[in-house]
Amino acid sequence: MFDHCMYFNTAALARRLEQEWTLAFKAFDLTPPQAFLLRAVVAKPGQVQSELADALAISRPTATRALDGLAAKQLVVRQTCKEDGRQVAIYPTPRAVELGPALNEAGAKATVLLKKRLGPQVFEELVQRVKSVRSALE
Amino acid sequence: MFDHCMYFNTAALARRLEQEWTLAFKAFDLTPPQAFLLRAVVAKPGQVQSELADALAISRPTATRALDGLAAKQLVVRQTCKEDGRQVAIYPTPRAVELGPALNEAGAKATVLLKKRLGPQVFEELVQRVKSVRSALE
DNA sequence: GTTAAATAGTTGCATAGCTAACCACAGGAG
DNA sequence: CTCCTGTGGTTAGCTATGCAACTATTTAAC
Repeated sequence: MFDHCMYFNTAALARRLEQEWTLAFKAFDLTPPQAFLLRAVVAKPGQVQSELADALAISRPTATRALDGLAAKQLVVRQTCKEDGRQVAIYPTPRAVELGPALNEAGAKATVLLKKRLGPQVFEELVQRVKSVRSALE
Repeated sequence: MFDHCMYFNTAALARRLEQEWTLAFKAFDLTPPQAFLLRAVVAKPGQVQSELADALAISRPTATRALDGLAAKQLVVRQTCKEDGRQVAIYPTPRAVELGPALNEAGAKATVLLKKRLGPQVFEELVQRVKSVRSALE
């Protein structure tokens, strides 16, 4: 019915993919958004919240709440910047740092599985195009 | 950072597209999910809820609530099936039927705008691939 | 130097989505 | 007929998300 609609199809695919990645991170008791955010924090400790929001392509309020969640799980800590008292830098806790590699692997595994299911060609072509449309819409 | 990740990029694009389509349906005081659901109802009155959920690629609970919303706005009515008392058929109200063509046009307009922005080639190739990946994952 | 404008984060409010669990009806097994 | 199973819809509870509005801090203006 909405075959030709980019919004409809993309949103539906995103929901479907969320299910796959939910499985991937279930063992860590993290949802996909939480896991991705945490991976970003571990990859580059000390990023300010707005940088993280940007990196994850979410709004600042959403970042605030996602970080609340990770802080509640003792996976990140907030620290007000000395230079600019408005900004809050985010650091992973030792436990989060330990978790880091496993999280990255879990993500990589989900990707490999999906690539196998779809064929590498189809997979790469889609990702490449999604990225390019995303950047065209910035 | 998550450049190669299909989930991440697709979800981000879906969020971005939702903003575009939100504008498209704002004049009707409908969100994109509401508008798409209503379009499906108007296009084929009398569909049962599970059919609608399928058509929109959402779960049945989500369909229930979306229909609650449309019913509250007096755009659809529920009617229990005579043959099978478990099923509920959904009909558009006269106002919804009137609205139908304008909704379809608004959707078409959003598509045209986006196609212009991205170039028809890029647009079509993405949609085509998203659809094909969606169906591969069913 | 005090005030105004801008920026970072948070909070309030609303929508959409899912899974799990539940209820009600339908249909078959005996 | 009665019970058991399956199916359609709903409810409960949770997460993610955004916009608008608020707070606090910084920076620019004068």
